[in-house]
Amino acid sequence: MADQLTLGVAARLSRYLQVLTQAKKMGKTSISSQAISEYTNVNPTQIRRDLSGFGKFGKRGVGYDIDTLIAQIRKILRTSGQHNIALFGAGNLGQAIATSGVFADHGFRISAIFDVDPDKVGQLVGDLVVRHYSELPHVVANEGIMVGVLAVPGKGAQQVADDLVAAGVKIIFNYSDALLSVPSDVTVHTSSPAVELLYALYFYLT
Amino acid sequence: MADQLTLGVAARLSRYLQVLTQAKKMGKTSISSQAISEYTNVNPTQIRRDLSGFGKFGKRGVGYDIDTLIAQIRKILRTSGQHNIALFGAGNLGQAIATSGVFADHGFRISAIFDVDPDKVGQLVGDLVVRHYSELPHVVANEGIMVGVLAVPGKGAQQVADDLVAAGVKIIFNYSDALLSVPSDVTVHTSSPAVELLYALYFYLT
DNA sequence: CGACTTTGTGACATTTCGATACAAGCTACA
DNA sequence: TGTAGCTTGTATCGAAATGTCACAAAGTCG
Repeated sequence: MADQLTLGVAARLSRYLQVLTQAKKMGKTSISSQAISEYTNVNPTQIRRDLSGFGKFGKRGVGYDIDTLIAQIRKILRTSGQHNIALFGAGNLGQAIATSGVFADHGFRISAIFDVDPDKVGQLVGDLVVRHYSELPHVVANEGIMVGVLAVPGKGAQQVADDLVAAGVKIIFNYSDALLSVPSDVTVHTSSPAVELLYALYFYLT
Repeated sequence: MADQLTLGVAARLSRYLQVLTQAKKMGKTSISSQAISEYTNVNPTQIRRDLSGFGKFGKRGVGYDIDTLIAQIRKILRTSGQHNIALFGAGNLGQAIATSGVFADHGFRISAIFDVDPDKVGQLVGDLVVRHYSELPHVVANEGIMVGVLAVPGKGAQQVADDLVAAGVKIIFNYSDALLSVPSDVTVHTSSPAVELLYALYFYLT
């Protein structure tokens, strides 16, 4: 017990969390390690071992209570509670993100949406008014923004990243196709659906 | 050499591919294992070993030619050439995907876009006309669709998945928040930005 | 030519993962 | 009540993957 939380374990826990959240949406209240395994391609024994390292969350003969397990995993990952994020770009992608609820389900609150296009500034997206990009430093400081999400064209991405770094944001989630240069204490995660798809394709071919 | 291509190696190669594609877009023509390492958090030695298992692609003192390496990795992953995909849902997310070029960069051609909303059917998204969902079986058969991309609300996702499976599609890329049930010979990849973000957050906290 | 960079590769310790096995605990149902 | 059937929690063992150090070979640059 009290195993070390390695990056590998953390990665798997995140994937369990995804399945658990989806299963909850479908009305399920408990789930077995076997069932999680089918959706994640992780060995059931491995799943149980990952979890039992931090406590006894399951009920024998039944499985895991979904609500409890979600709460426990988020506690283990130290990502409980609300996190404020700022979204850059109010185009199709930005609007899709803002209205999807996919972040809200995991404790991320979109606190602000920025754009530079005068036609978009002032418009309503979801329940937020699009702000002008120049308000970035002010908003980050006042609203405790922890994460910047970039849904902007590749050309402008580095500029936004630089400004976010200057404002003290340490986590950037990049949907653009730009390669971002940031100081080493800043974490950049680039979302790359096509690459994931290539991997899925390889996975299928195997 | 001629190492085995394990899933772990394939996953890393996919990530190298992402960085290479981005670097190419930024005008670079060659890159070192050290540089790739900085963007992927993979050990430079590991990168060189992953690559050297399949041939000698680099030049000592210089690094790897980006175009060559992209072609080689795609050959290794057996994902060279064009793959036709069908997109479901012409909402914000669907439009974002269709117009972003993110799939085109990796050899995926969006061959058709479907929706059920009469207001959207017939409209132009990118350079494709949105078709009615009922054309699915016909289009899949005639255009050699290999992958279905689901940008639909969670409620409708399972139905689309079922119809895709019935039409013979074996790879489904799921942007919805539904848990999809499919036969075991079908690969489902669910994109989950919020979960990736949670993992990035944990990564940062470490 | 000489300094410097970077690949390709070997060797080895460490960590991680997969597979198997099984007792203990829970449910369901007769 | 009692028995059959699941599922968890956990141990153990071997196989596989990974990190680290080291270094020769091959290229660039002044």
